[in-house]
Amino acid sequence: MQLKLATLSKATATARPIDADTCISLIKKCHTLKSLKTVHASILRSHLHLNLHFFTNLISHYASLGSIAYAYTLFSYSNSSNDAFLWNVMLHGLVDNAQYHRSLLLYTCMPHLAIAPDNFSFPFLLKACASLRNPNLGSQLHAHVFIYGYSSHMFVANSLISMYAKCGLFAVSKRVFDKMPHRSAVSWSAMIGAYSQSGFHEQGLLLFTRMLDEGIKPNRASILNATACVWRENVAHNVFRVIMDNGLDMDHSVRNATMLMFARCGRIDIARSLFDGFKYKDLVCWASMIDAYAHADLPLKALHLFNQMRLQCLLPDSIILLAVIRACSILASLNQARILHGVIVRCFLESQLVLDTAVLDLYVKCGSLAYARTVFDKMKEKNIISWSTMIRGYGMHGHGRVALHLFDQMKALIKPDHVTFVSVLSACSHAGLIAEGWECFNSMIRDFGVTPISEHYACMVDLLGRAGQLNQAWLFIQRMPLRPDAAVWGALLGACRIHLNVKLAEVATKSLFDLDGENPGRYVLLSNIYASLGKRKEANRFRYLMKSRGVRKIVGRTIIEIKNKIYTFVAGDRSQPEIDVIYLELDKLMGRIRQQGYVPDLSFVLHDVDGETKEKMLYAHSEKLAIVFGLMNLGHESLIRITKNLRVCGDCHTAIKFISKVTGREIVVRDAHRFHHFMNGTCSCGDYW
DNA sequence: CTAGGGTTAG
Repeated sequence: MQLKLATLSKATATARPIDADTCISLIKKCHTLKSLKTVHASILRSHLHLNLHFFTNLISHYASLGSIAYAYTLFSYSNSSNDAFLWNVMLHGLVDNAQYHRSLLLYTCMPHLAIAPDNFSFPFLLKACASLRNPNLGSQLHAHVFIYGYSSHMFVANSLISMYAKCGLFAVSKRVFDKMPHRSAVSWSAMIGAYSQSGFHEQGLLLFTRMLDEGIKPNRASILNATACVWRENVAHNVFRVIMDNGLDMDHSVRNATMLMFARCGRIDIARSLFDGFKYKDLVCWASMIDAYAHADLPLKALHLFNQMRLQCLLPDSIILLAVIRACSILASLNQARILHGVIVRCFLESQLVLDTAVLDLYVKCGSLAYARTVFDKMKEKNIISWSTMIRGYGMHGHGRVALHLFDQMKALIKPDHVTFVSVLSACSHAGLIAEGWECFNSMIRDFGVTPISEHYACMVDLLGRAGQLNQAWLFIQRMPLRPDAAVWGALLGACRIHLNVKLAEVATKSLFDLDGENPGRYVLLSNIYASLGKRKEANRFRYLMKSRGVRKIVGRTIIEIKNKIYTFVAGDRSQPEIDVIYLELDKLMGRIRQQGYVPDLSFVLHDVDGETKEKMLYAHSEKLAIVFGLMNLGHESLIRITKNLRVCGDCHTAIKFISKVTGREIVVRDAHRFHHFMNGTCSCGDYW
């Protein structure tokens, strides 16, 4: 570089003419913003006549080095030429630097100078619309494309396909694709991507097959898009064969997509062996594998892999950390959360806001509102997501009033969105704040212009139903302007379980089996209702129905962490080393709480066995086993935290209240929906869950 | 100077 500069200054000093082309080649050799600025300054001092070609090169180079401000300034100074070329270069720079609004604004200036956009302009502009997810602007541009006569131009049409897909107008993507006179591999891959983004996975695969049948060689992007459509193992193997046949198995992005594909199909083992086989692993590769473990509900494996990565002195990026946070929140271990938080702070990464919010959510999910609040209060900036997370946190822990108070503070600063309202409504529901819930529901339309969607209606049904206003809930559903979905009926069914209303439960179930017949929880709930009312025959009928439809019950698991080790219990567990002692202690504890008035609720055992066996089966529920194990192994002063993957069983809930009383211990239970803080014989949920 | 992509908080 120094040498080049020397040549330049020598040339200018000796008045030896150097032309613009020499300058351009000098510019192209600059790989940093600093060197580019130096060269630029020297060129300016040489008083050369600088042509359009030089300007466009400089602008595009400044833009590619990330200095959009310099590029833009240069563009506004370059007073030559009403050629679209220069404008296209500027549009390119803006779009590449995520200045989408600005690029579209620039486009609106073009007609004033009678500059016509060309086949180069439209792909940039359409990409801007796609990134902004603005279908209205996109459609307007499409009209312009038509007027200017570029609708069958390959590049433009390809851009249209992906723009419409990203904006959620899948049908239009398809129409553009079908109308194309010629298609390249990019057109096919864009269309496969459109299918995958719109959730039409089978059709995406079909198109991929058609593409292969037509003899078009799959490229990287079409493979990537096709893998995203794969959810079945046999298909995964087929696509893998195509990847190998086309020699794309060494490509980094294809390799990562392949791993994710197998992981998605339930073959996390294949994903791992691919991962282990990669000689060079980039950060995305680690992120994919860690995330795959988190999604496969294998948080410990995810954390272990993360630690292995750190041992190799690789600095994690924010995406990896987010995946690890996801894994950690499944685990719900406060210790692990503390350790991870330490790691994150020491990474000094950008995107603080995103990471802080994720950590905040992690603490909420690990049951520590105190730590969550500290993170929240220390955040330099907060956005709608951080506020909603904190509000939801208070809601999950049953602090409805605090959630509402926070919501009031938030409203003064940021306009809440539909997710915020879900958080607030569920906070009201978990705390039994009916009047407040109604007020919130009414104000979301009236004061904030947020139109309720099914989630909000489900929250309201939940709120009314839990409070025992089942008829109100039923009326509310009937008056809904939307078609009630599984979430709404599920809320009603849940309320029917609490208040033992068979009639409405049957109504809800009828709709649920059509909408969500694969969900085992529905069958179990209904069966529970019948069992509680002593209608054993009916209860069994639904258990058989579930079996005959091939719906598999999810096994209830409870985890507890002791001295940095995670222990998992399932009902009737015999796999732990000290299991005999645990059962012995359990018997003793059950005896103690029975003296205090605990009566086992046998309706929670659905198997057709005699009373004594039922009682034994209840005792062996994973929640109780984990708590006894915790009592045995944790110090007397520490509170006991357990996490269950399903909702906590009603009998266990009662038992834990008694246990907290007789042992004088605080017990925190996280279940699939919320937190229960047990102390002195009561639970923070007020038996309201 | 163009289009297609793996990971991105509630």
